[in-house]
Amino acid sequence: MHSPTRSIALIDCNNFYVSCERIFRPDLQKIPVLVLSNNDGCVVSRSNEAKALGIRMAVPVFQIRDLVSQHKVAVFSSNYVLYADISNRVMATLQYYSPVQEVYSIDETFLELTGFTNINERASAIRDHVMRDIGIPVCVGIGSTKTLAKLANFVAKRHPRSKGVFNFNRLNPFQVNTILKNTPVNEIWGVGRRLTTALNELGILCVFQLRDADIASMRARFGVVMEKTIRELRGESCINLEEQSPAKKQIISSRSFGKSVTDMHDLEDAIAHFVSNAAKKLRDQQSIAGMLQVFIQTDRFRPDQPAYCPCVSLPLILPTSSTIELQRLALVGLKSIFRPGFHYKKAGVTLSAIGDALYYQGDLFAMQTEDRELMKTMDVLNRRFGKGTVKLSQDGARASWKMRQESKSPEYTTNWNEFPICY
DNA sequence: TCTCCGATTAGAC
DNA sequence: CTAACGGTCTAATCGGAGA
Repeated sequence: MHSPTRSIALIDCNNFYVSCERIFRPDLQKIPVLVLSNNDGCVVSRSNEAKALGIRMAVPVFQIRDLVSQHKVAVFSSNYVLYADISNRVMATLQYYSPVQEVYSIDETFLELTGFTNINERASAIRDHVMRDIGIPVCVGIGSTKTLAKLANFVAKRHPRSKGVFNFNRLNPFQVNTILKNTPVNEIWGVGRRLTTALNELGILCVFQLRDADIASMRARFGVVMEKTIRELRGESCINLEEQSPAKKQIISSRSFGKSVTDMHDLEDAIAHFVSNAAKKLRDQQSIAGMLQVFIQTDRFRPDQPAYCPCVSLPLILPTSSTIELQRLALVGLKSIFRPGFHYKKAGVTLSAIGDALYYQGDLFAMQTEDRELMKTMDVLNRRFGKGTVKLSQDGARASWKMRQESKSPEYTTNWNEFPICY
């Protein structure tokens, strides 16, 4: 006896950041809209109208300045507080449609729909529900593996006739082949730029050819990931749904500066800020770190200026999650690598050698009790009254290094001071 | 020659 | 007005050091 075909759905929000901005700005519905990366650097989200203008993903904004002004494109700095809040609402709505959910990214979720009847109707209901309650348009792709669900979602997005839902399990083999022949390999999950080039050189241009390639030789040439991808395209599930995300093994907090920084005190302020950011994430997942790295970098796009990108690794004899301890150590590290006279454009910290805090809790020599209590209190206050309510003195007091954010929308849903009121 | 480990690469979003 | 190119994370693989 064989198991029935699985139905895995991938729900993906359309142009997510742009759609978030549009919730509160209905006037932007039919016009081209862009959302930029941190520091207002690159394009990271585009409305369909913006895509139609030929604005490519990840293009630096300064390269499309003329296009933007000519076509009156609406441009936003990224507002992650808003996007995270909207994302949480979407994910919370989706969980009602299946007991098994993997939140894959800020705008994507996998749902196990195996065993439900009327799966396409269920998918349409999901779309309608999210649109009605939250105002975010989504597409649903369904397949017997995660890779096929991803592919189905791509088809749903690209073909308006699908009405936002596409189910591979409803197709006959001929229809499947037709789709796979018309989809270039680079659209497959796990096939990026390098692999696309290599595959094309082998004559593999479309997904159909990849699916029917010889597994043994493809594995020998490209590794296990490729083998899993091919098997998944054939309907053999190799990538599991991960319901709870495992604790991070590495936590990075870094940023490019709005303008270059030369002063040691500005760097200290920035590094202290990055440490408290990273340490907070560490505590949120009940972890402690045994290694701290500090790095500072000059501008990699300025070959005319002297480059200097040092990084120092600082092991902690006693792993900790205390912002106080980590900041102290990070500032020692910064002093050791700082050289005056350079124009620094970016800095950051990495926490690694991450372990379970509970494991160390009984250890007399672990984090000082008073530090632990202080951190707990800080976290509670910041959660209750908003990020940054309580912080250590060196953390982010200076504006000199802050990123450029010239067109950020209000934090409509999370900050009473920015709540939209119509008079 | 083998194994371990840090560094690098490739990919995702 | 000018200058202007993101941030985090994982797994696999590479390559050097030491056994």
